[in-house]
Amino acid sequence: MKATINDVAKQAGVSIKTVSRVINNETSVRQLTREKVQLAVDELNYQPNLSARNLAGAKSFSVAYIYDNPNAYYIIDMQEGILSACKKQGFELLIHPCDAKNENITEEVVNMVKHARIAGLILTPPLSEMPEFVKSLVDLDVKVVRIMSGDVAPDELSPCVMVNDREAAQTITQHLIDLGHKDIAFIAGDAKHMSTIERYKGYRKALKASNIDFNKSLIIEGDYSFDSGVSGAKQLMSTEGNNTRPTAIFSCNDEIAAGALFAARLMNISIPEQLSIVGFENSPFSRQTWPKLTTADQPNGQIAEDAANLLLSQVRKQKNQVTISQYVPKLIVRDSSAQCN
Amino acid sequence: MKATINDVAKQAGVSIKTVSRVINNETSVRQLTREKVQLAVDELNYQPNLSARNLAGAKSFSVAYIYDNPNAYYIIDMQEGILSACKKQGFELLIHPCDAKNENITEEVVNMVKHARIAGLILTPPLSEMPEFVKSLVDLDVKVVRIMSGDVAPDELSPCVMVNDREAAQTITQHLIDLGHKDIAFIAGDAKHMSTIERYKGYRKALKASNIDFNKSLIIEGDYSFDSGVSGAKQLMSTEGNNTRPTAIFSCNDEIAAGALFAARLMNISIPEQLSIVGFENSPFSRQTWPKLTTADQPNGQIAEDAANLLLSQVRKQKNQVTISQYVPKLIVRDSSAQCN
DNA sequence: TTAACAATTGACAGCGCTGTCATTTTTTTA
DNA sequence: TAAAAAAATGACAGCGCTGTCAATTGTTAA
Repeated sequence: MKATINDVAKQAGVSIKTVSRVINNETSVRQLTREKVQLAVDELNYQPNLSARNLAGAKSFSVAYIYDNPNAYYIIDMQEGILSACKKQGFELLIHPCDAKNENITEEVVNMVKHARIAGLILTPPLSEMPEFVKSLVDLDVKVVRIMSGDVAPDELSPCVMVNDREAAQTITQHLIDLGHKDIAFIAGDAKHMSTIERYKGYRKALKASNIDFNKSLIIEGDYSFDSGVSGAKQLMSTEGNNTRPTAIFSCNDEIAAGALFAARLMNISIPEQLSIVGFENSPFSRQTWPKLTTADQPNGQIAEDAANLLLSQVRKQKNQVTISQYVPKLIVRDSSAQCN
Repeated sequence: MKATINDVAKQAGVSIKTVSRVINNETSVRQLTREKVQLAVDELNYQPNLSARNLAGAKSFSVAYIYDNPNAYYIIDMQEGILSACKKQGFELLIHPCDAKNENITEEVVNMVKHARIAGLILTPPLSEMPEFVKSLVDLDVKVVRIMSGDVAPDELSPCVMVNDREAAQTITQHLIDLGHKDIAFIAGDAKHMSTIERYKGYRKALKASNIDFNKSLIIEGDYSFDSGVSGAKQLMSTEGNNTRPTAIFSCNDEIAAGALFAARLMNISIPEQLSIVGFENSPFSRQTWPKLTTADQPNGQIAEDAANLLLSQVRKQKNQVTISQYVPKLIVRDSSAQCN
């Protein structure tokens, strides 16, 4: 049957307390003893019992991933990344989906954290972008790590893993500029999401860097949906009115881009010959359109694993690892963008 | 601070063992006592500590959802449905993604079940369709519930929640027949998946019921991907060769249908005027195409919750709930199917 | 009415581990 | 070389609960 700490202690010829010290990486164990114990651990393939640990100890070995589901692909990637880190470090992961728009969300999560004795939390947008909510959690005795859009953490509430959407958006806009485009439209995502704001900033920055005049009529409000891509592109490419027709569209995510692509087809505009369209996120969508989308890729699994490791090192009170990591989504050039003619 | 069983016992004026009996719904507690305890539980908002339960008891209060990720939307829906049931019954859910193609998968999962002392497992396709794998798990002391495609369970290994793809496929094919279509093509999903086989059977059954001759050239092999939809539709609609051009295409899922839709556009075939295309699954894809897809919807969250409840009642050894449920995906008529002319 | 039985309840050990504190061993200092 | 200080180790309680079994109470039959 499964080996317990007693078996290891017996095999190593030490007390269970010493075994406990070794598996918890505590100081005050002689090197020789440590090795003896480690050997026994390996031989017996011993793995500490999480329930016992959680019950006995002051600290907990559970962390939770709280999410509001904006995008199933994103969530799954995040979840699997976090899970992978937790598994490696012998932590348990609780999954807690919730609704960011729900008024009682703070209370709900606080209760959950208290009841399950959770040591740490990982938050992704939009939850990570709700300061009040984050504040309430930090005020409990729970570590928090947020994954957010931006280049630097917006506050000191918790460590963050930043995704530099701004820089990526600048790069992707620059890509369009390099192809000779000047009239580049921007179809925004939800205005409340930091990522939309950041991507917009990057877009503006790229224009400015190339001395391209900003044209407000090329900015369309959207909401990260396929539909907003369709209507946005229709509006932009309509021949009525006196607006400038863009030669390229920067869509705030791939869904919008897919919608724009579709609208273009309806209007008999060929992509990328007559119009370049780029997306953002490198979601499966971007490979399931024709032509395939030029987009920006972010390694979500890796970001998640990174965030989880950051959280776990906090929880274990190892050196206050203040290494705030930053990721910059990477331009992926596919077939939906081409030279402007 | 959090109330423990001791607090409840004190408040109710009974021993902790009696409290334990009440919260575990055991017999041999007088009605009056039960009510007294329940009152104290409610007043103190007592919730049993999972770690303590798992540690002390012979039985475990953890179940796991093992999945191989074929489709993020599906997984998320399932996960949330299962989670909801577990929460209600005070069970903990462990999430375990894995790779069905991995050779050591059985060993991996068996180890995990043993180590985490898991009481029950929920399996979805493709894992639920791997008899050897399921057998190995059932042979452990762990309850299993499978979600599968079909009308009746294929074996006695475990209770199943069946999704009757066959009947749904028949209905959706019948829908096309009712619209006057006779040359109805079928683009298959992965041939290894039961769902593909079932949907194919339903398709054949509908044809037969209406005395429509089966035309093998209208069957295309696919793999549940957008690309296979594109190439399948191209092949079907090509004017070269001497094959019959279908007036309708039954796609084995929405992704295939989206691909077919796209191919049709490329070939200047207007949907649904010249060609009807139907999907299956009612995934977000189906609403993000133009025209929107006629498809079949399955209530994944509900199916999952059902499966979880079935599992939990097994685990708790409540009446051997042999109620095997069956779901039939429901036809959703949208804009991609129309009268044949 | 009382013995015999069944139903109900409780005392207590122990699940596997960590925290506290006492004990032993080693190292340093005088 | 011995005393003092520091490091390493262990004994033991107890986390919150369940399982076992004994004690108590209630119920039925004689």
